[in-house]
Amino acid sequence: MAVSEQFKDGFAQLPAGSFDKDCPTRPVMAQVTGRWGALIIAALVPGPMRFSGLHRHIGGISQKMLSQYLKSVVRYGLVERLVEPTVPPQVTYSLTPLGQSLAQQLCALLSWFSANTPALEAAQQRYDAADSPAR
Amino acid sequence: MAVSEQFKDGFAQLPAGSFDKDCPTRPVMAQVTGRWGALIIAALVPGPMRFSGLHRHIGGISQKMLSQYLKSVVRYGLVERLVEPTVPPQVTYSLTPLGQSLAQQLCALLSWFSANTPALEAAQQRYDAADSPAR
DNA sequence: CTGTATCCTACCCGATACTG
DNA sequence: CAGTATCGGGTAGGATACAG
Repeated sequence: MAVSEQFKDGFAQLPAGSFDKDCPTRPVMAQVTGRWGALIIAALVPGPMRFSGLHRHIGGISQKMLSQYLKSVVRYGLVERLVEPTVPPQVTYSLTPLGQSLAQQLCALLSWFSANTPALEAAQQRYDAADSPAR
Repeated sequence: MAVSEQFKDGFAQLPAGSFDKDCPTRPVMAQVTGRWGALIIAALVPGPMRFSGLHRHIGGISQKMLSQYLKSVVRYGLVERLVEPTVPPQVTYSLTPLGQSLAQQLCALLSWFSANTPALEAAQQRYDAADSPAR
């Protein structure tokens, strides 16, 4: 396997091919790490949810974006779309096994951001204060 | 701490505030999970690197974007910028402790994508074949 | 070598209105 | 309820040229 092996301890195998301009994961990454991708996946972790539920749960997202991102993640096999033939129609979204395994990574990332928000904000203030007061 | 507690096993504490429209981590997330953020952080994991090194290492990135993203991650305290007063000037970028801790999450994510590329591609083909042949 | 400045294009995304 | 269609603004991002 073409994976770098001389990395420091604690860092398992790293991308390697991820830096390739034509790496096929680039488009998927772009979607999942896009503005709403991670939040949608994360929102489905506790359990399946309906369209309107997601719309309510994820603050600030528009119907258009929700619909668009959902289509993507369904296409990638991360989320399953289940239509109940009732009237009015009910559509339930849930994580596939693949999606759940990704969700673990995403949750870890979101948790990291939550936990380190203070440090990040402090760094910004330090930077802005020290450097460009005039700009 | 305002963290949901009724989650399935295997999923530690999840965002909670991450779904808030005004969550302060949103802008940081947008940058770090932007198109180049993760790749830049990941590229610095093996060790410090110069501007030109990063430019060569990360396929497809332009000088403008590299410069712009670097400024962001430095501002967030994730990366340190070290200028050697030589001529021509040499600028070395390296991960701060904060950046290294983030890098672990990011590497895990990149690794996940590398490992699951086949599954993702298969899902796409299945989706495209089953659904919209005419489009 | 390490950037910055400028121009320009594409598309991300939101608001609104409409369909089934 | 669960979307799609359309319009339009803002900005991400690339190419090029230039500066320190």
